[in-house]
Amino acid sequence: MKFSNYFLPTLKNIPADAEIISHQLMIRSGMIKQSSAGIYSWLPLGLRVLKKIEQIVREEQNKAGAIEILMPTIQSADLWIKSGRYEEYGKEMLRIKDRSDREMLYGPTNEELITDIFQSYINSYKDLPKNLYHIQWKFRDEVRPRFGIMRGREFLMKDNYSFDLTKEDAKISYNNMFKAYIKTFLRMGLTPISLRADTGPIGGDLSHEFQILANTGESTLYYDKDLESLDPQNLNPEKLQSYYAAVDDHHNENQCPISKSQLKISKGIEVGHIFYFGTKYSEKLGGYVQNNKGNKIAVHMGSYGIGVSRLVGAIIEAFHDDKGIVWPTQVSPFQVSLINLMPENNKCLDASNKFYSQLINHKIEVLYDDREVSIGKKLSDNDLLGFPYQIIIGSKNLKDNLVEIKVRKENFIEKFNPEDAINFIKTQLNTII
RNA sequence: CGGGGAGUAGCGCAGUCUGGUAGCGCACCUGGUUUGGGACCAGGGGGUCGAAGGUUCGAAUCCUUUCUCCCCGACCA
Repeated sequence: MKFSNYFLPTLKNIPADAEIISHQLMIRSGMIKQSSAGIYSWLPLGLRVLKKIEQIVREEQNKAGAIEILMPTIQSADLWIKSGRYEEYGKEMLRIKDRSDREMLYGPTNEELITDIFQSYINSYKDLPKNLYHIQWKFRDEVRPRFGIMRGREFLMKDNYSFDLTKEDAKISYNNMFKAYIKTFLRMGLTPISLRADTGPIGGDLSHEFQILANTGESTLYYDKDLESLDPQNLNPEKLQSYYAAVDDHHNENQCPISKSQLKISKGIEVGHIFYFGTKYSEKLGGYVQNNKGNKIAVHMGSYGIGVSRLVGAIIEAFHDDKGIVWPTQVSPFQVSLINLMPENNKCLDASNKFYSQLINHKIEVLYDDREVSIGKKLSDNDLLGFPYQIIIGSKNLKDNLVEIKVRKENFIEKFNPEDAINFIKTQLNTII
């Protein structure tokens, strides 16, 4: 993509409405535009990140055996009245009436709908287990939306629902998802910390929340430092759940089971939550199957959420510096910035154009900054955008047949001849999972 | 929902107290000069001052009502 053809409005001034760093950077890098409180439009660059995160989540769900569906955003109130949550959910639920005066709502979550789908088609224990998910926009009319995209009223969430015959089976599904979650966050370059959680309004008796480490996070976490170096190839959910991890409210220095040298303290942001809630919804909404003796049994359910849009902000909170965003390669909107410092210089132009087609041929995602703006503007914009690699082309180095590569994360700059530059980038990108 | 703050050009702000032709920086347009870290010079365009009502010869400024947004707290993916 050529910058001059793209729609990427970068901003020098920090918008007054944005308080936290990820919100500021998302606006300054032209990722989002606020539409009203807690509701945002996604501009091209932001959308690319959102889609990448969504895709990683999807792939890991599929690998774990979950099956993708898509349920509507607007739901009828009927099922919610049945489950008792039409009252219970309160003002956070956005209620709408259609033209026939039927009560509708913009779904804040989907337990009711999924159970209804389940009960329509699944009647036998032979069809279990099942695990269905979708990635869909939700709306919760928060009292106070804040932190930009991280706590919007409208947000994109992956949520899935498992159905099992017994509690024991449900536990297997639960642990399966637990593992998938850890893998998902690791793939995004994040450090996930799982904590046993209060079950809250969803209800149930087993629940974990997943936080990712970020210096600017809201919660303070106390955890076993082994959790910082997990091997994605070799994850044991039971073992992971046995590690010590607690938010500050629950942490007690005197009762902490691990040694001080093993204990780490850091800030975190919640990005996922999983629940086992037994037969709460299946009983109310008819989620029954027959077992091998012909008895009707309410299925054991779990639900599992990942805040996809929140992750965009959370990742920026985890990865930025004073110049801008520092994207992990896996979710970066583009992999490479190709920066032509002097577009009016024919040699630079030729070299840049050549790089551009080579990168495209190698299927490397490149944003080619071909704009006629000052050098400083160009370099600082690209630092702000924060793609992992920058290929910088200028006349001085080109005289010696050299270009610069800047690794954004390390702020490391090295000169290469053009062939080696491409190879270097290729090698670097191939080492990413 | 309790407490606090803010709405003036695309963005950031001054002007409001003390009423008298709406300003600055960035961005944008034109021309020129520059060219390895947010360039310089000259010229230019862009505003029903959030909205409605009122006071006044005259309102961004005073009064009333209202809408919106942000921050702190209680609550959450």
